[in-house]
Amino acid sequence: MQKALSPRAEVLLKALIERYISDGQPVGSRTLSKQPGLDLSPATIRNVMADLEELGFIRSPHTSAGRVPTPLGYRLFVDSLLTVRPLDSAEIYRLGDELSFDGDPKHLMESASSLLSQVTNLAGIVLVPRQEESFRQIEFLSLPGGNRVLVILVTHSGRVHNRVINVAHGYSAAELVEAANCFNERYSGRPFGDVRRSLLADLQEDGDAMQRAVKNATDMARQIFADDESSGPDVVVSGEANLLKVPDLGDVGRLRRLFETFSTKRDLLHLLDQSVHAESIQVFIGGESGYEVLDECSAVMAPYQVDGRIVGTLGVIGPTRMAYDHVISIVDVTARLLGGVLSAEVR
Amino acid sequence: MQKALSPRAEVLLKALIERYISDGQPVGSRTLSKQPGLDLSPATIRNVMADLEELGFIRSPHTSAGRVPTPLGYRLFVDSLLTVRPLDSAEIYRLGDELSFDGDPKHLMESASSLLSQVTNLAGIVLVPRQEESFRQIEFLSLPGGNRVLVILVTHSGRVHNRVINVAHGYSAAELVEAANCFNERYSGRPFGDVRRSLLADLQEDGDAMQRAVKNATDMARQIFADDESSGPDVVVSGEANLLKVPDLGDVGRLRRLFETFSTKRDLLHLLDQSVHAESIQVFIGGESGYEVLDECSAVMAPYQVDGRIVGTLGVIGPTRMAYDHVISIVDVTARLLGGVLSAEVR
DNA sequence: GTCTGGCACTCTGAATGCCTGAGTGCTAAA
DNA sequence: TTTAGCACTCAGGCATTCAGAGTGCCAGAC
Repeated sequence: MQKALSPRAEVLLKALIERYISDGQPVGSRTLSKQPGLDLSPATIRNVMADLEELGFIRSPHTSAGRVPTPLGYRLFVDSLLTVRPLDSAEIYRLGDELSFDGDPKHLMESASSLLSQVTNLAGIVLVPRQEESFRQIEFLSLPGGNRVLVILVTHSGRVHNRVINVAHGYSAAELVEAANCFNERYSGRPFGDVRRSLLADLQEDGDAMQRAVKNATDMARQIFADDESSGPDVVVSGEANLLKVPDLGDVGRLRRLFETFSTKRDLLHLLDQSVHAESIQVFIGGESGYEVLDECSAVMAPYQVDGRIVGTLGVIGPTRMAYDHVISIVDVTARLLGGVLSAEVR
Repeated sequence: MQKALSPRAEVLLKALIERYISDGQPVGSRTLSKQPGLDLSPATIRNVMADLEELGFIRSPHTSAGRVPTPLGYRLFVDSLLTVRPLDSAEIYRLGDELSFDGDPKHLMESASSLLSQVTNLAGIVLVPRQEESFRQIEFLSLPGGNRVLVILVTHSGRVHNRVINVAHGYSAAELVEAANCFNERYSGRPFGDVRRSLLADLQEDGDAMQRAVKNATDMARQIFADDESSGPDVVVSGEANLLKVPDLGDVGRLRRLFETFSTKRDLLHLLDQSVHAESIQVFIGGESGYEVLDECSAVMAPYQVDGRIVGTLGVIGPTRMAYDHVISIVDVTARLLGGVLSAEVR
C-alpha cells in the first residue's frame, strides 16, 4: 500500500499543501493547474489527486469542494517535502534582542515563550523538566517571629526556590549557617532524586548518630524536597489569545477545551515529555498525540541545551494549518538562542 | 428625570433582571405576569416596562422581543434591589479548605484566584499592589563561580524576591553576612519608596564616609530596588477559559481582545487600582470602567486586609449577566478568608 | 384614576425552494 | 499518457414564507 509516491505526485501534494496553508480554502484542480511550475491540465491533476486521496494524504470535505491535506498528508509534507525557509539576519537579530537574562530563569522562560507567541502569532510554550535538575546549594534564613525559617534552594541550572517552613523551636543564625554548610558539603552536585532518597534513608538512622547540624538541616530540607517532587516540571504557555484569531479553530467548544488543557498543564506535560528525549526539532500533527483536544492542532517543539546537555524543550502550538516552513525556523533559532543565553550565564 | 421609582416598578425591575440573569432571554410581559408574587396582567406590566425603558433601566433588542436590563438597570439592581444570598456553611467550609498557605504568597494568590474561578465558573483575579510594601530583610548569598551573588529580599507581607546579580569582585561569606546585617538594621521596616530614595541619596555621599559593608550592600541593593520599581504590582488571573463557555460573550473578536487585556495586565491594573482604595465590595458594570473591551463584562472586587490594613483586592470578571447574588457572597467570603490566612501567617 | 382584555402591528428566526459556481469522475479522443 | 468534454453533485447565497412572541394603544371595567 505504501508504495513510493511518484515524483509528480509529490510535487503536486507539496503544491497543494502550500496552497492550502496560505489560503485556507480547499484546493481544486483548476487552481493548481494555474500554478506556475507544473504545467498540467486540470484533468490530469484530478487523476493524481484521486490517487493521493486513495492513499490517504488528502481528502475532500464534500463532493464539490477541492482537497485538503489529512494529518497523514501533513506528516509526509513536513518530513520529506518541506523546504524550510531560513530566517534572514534581521529576524534572528530581533529574536536575540528580546531574550535577556535578568537572573531569574523563570522570567527567561516567560520571555522566550512570549517571544515565540509574538513572532509566530501562535501560542508559545516552554518546558523545563525538573527531573533532570540537580541540587547545588541550600540556605536557611531565620525570619522574625521565632520559629519560622525561610529556606532557599538553588539548583544546578540556577533556579531558585523559596519556601517558608515552621520549625519546632528557634535556631540561632550561626546554627542555621552551620546546618546549611554541612548540608551543602554533603549533597551539592547530586541529582534531586538522590538527595530525596538519601534524606529518607537518614530518617531511618537514629538521630544521635548524626551531627546535630546535619540533623537540623535534614529535618528542614525534607519538607522542601517532599514538596518539590509533587510540583513536577514547569511549563509556561503564553499567547493563547492568538489562537482565538485563527479561523480554523472556530469552534468555541473546542477552543474552550483547548484552553483548559493549557491551564491544567498536565496533559500538555505528558505530551511534551516525548519531545524532551528527541535530539532535534519535532512536529506533532493533529490528533497523533492521542489527545483528541489537539485534533486540528499541531505542535512544533525543539529541545534546547546548556553545554551540550538537553535541559528543556520549547516551541509553539497552533492550528494544523500553519506556516511550517517559517515556524520551524523560528522555533529552531529560538531554541539555540535560549540555550546560548543559559550556557553563558550558568557556567 | 431621576424621580424615585414607584415600589411596584422596583419590584418589577428586580423580577425582570433576576429572570433575565437566570434565563439569558429577553423577558416579556407575559412571562413576568406568570411570576408568582406579583399578580398583574401582562398589559399592566407593559405599561410599567414602558416607563422603565424611558428611564433607561431596560431596553428591547428589537420590536417584538422582551426587555433586557441596561447597565444603568444593573447598577440600580446591585446597588439597591439585590438580596445577597449568603453562602451556606458547607460552601464556606469548602472555600476555606482550599486555601492553604505553603510559605509562598504567590502560590497563595494563585490558589485564591483559581478557587474563585472554579467556584464561580468565571475568571478569578487577585491583585497585590506592590506600592504598599515595606522592606523587611535582605540576604546575600554567594554563588559558586566567583562574582555572582544571589540577593534575597523579604518584604513585610512575607513575599520573597530573588535576583542574581553580577558583582565586580568576589566577596567572602562573612563579608556578605555583615553587609546584610548592616543593611537590615538600617532599613528594616521602612517602605520601599523610602529605601529607594535613601539609596539614591547615599550614592551622592562619598564612599569613604560609609562603612565598607554598608557600601557593598548598598551597591548590590540598588540593582534590586531599581528593578523592583519597574515591575509594578502583581496580578494573577485564572480560569479565563471559563469565559469561553459563557454564551453572552459569543463574539470571538471581542473574546480575543478580552484575553489580550488579561495577558498584558496593564489595563486591568489600571481599572482595579480604583478598587484598592474602596473599603468594601465593589461592582463594576459593563463599560462603566471606560474600557470598551469590558462592555458586556462586569467585575466584582473586594479588598482583603491583613491586620486591619488593606493589602490587595480580589474578585472575578464575567459577563454582565452573572449571578450577582451568589458571586458577591463568594467574593466577599474569599476576601475574608484570604485576609485571615495572611494575618495568621504574617504576624 | 388604575387596571385589563383585545386587537392590529412588527420583527426575528426557522424552514423552504431556487439558482449559481465550483469542482468532481468518467469517457473518449489525441 | 494526457487532455477535452460532459453530466453530476453539492454548498452557499438569496428571496420567500410562516409561525411565534411581544409590543403599543385603545376602550371598557372596577
